[in-house]
This record gives sequence, C-alpha cells and structure tokens, in this order.
Amino acid sequence: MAYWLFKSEPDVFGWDDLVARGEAGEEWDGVRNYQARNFMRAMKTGDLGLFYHSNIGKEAVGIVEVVAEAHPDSTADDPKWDCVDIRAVKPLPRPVTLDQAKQEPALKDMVLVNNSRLSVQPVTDAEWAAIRKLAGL
DNA sequence: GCCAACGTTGGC
DNA sequence: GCCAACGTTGGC
Repeated sequence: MAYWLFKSEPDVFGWDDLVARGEAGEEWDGVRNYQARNFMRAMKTGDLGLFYHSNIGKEAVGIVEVVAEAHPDSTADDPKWDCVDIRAVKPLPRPVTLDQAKQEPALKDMVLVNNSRLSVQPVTDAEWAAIRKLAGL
C-alpha cells in the first residue's frame, strides 16, 4: 500500500467537490506533468492519499482513495497523458497546514515542503503517520 | 499582485 | 544536444 498527495486549487475543484462525487469518485484529469503522470501510473486501487488545497488554505484537508488505476485522460488531446480516479474517504479532523508541515521535523523532506509545484506527489509511510498525528487521526 | 522556481519549447 | 526564452504554478 502506497501513499500519495493530490493537490488542487479549492476555488477550481476542492474537497467539497470531491465529496459531492460520492463513491464513484472523480477522474483526476488535466495533469500535464510527466513526474505527476508517472506517479499516477504507479498507483494501485485502494492506495490512499492526502487531498491538499493550494493557494487558498494551503492545507491537507482530507483522505482520498484511488478507485481506478491509470487510464487515458479523457480531457487530453495526446494519448500520452494518463490519470487515475479518486474518491473522498473522510475529512481530516484537523486540517494540516503547510506551515505545520514545515515546522514538523518528521516532514522536513516531504515533497510538499520542498517542491510545492508538483501536483501529484508520493508520501512516505513515516510522513503519512506524522500527518495523521497532526490531523488528529 | 509579485516573483522565484520549475518544466517545456524551440532555435541554433 | 545545449541553452535561452517563455509559460505556469503557488507561496508570500
């Protein structure tokens, strides 16, 4: 089981929007970055991830689950772009802000802290545990 | 709204 | 194949 982080601007597509999709989830389309795409190709059904709000909030707000493995992005002209589907699992009791992550020694190497521009990122087991703790889970 | 960081593009 | 120019992202 691997852990990931999905970033989205909440005024474009936020946590509430994902929750509204229900069990079926949402195609995580629109990613046009090779690193992010490759991470999505590595995902397995049942993998969990953090849902992070960039720009507004700058905090991880919920847990998501991969419900469909990588498939062609229906919004892409070029077949080289793949994406997964994710659904909302549950909100974090206490959202974890970027500030908190920066101040937490266990998260100093987290991709989010060091390369905030990558829109789909891997999260290590240790980082996942640290985030859960900060989130009150 | 600004700007630094990063990835991509295209001319050579 | 290098690298300058450009566009985009996202924190501040």
